[in-house]
Amino acid sequence: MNYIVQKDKIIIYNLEDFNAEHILECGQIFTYEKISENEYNVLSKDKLCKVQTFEDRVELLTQDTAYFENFFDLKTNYSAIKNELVLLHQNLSEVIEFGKGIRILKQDIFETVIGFIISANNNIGRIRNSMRFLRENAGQKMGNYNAFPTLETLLKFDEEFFTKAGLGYRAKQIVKGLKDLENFDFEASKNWDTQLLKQELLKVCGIGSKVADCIMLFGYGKGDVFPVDTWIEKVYHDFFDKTEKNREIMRKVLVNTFKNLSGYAQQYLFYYKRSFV
DNA sequence: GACCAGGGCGGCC
DNA sequence: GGCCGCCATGGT
Repeated sequence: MNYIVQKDKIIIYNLEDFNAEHILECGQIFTYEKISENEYNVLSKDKLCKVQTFEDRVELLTQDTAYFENFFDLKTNYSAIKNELVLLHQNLSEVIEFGKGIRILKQDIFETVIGFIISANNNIGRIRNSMRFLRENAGQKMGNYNAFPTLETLLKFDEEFFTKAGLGYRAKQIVKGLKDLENFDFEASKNWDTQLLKQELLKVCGIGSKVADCIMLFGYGKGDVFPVDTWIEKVYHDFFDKTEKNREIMRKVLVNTFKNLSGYAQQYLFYYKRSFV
């Protein structure tokens, strides 16, 4: 990756592997705002990063360059990943070309947990609205924006608050889920392998197989997971088996096909399918 | 007015 | 263990 880090700015010159629209609108993150055609605000925890796209470069403007250098996964070679993926399945070439600027973000784990609990049987627009509501009504003020609330803060709110946030029937779930998270060792979990991590995540109310896979991919950076949602189900019917209806079976076949690059393959496929219908 | 959205839970067998 | 109906809400 060709980029330089300055005091409060990162400048990226390799636009083949970095496209702000691909990265932010591919469904992995719910906490960003589009400011104009070439500008996004990306929010993570208590931090803000402006993403400005120019003809020959992208500039990341932030007070915490180290945090967002990791957040945007700038040290990973996505050209190499894409070259490997096209060898694993014949349809990946066209799919990757469409979303070639995607990168898998390394998001805050707690924020990812909350976002994907809300995501169940929901759509991305409504998820973003709910996450914005939580930030603006429970998060600490940081000047001209709010931080995402901590677990300790969200534990103080009741079901009615989450209903107002637009969670619908998930309001009851998340109140229980937050209590479950009190017993979840976030620090230690970073060292767990995929199998143990999933087993522990599944103990939290609101987290099932697919949501756990998303948390492991977008929060923990696990490559050997393949979240299967309604869009991936459509892809599976197009590219693998038209009649399969069991998502767990799809997940196993897909992980077996893409191995430790499963998460990347999933994201290119998701973005492609959701864009074209 | 049915169908869909980055599914999960609880009850039933 | 697997299967199935139900679950709020807003947009087509």
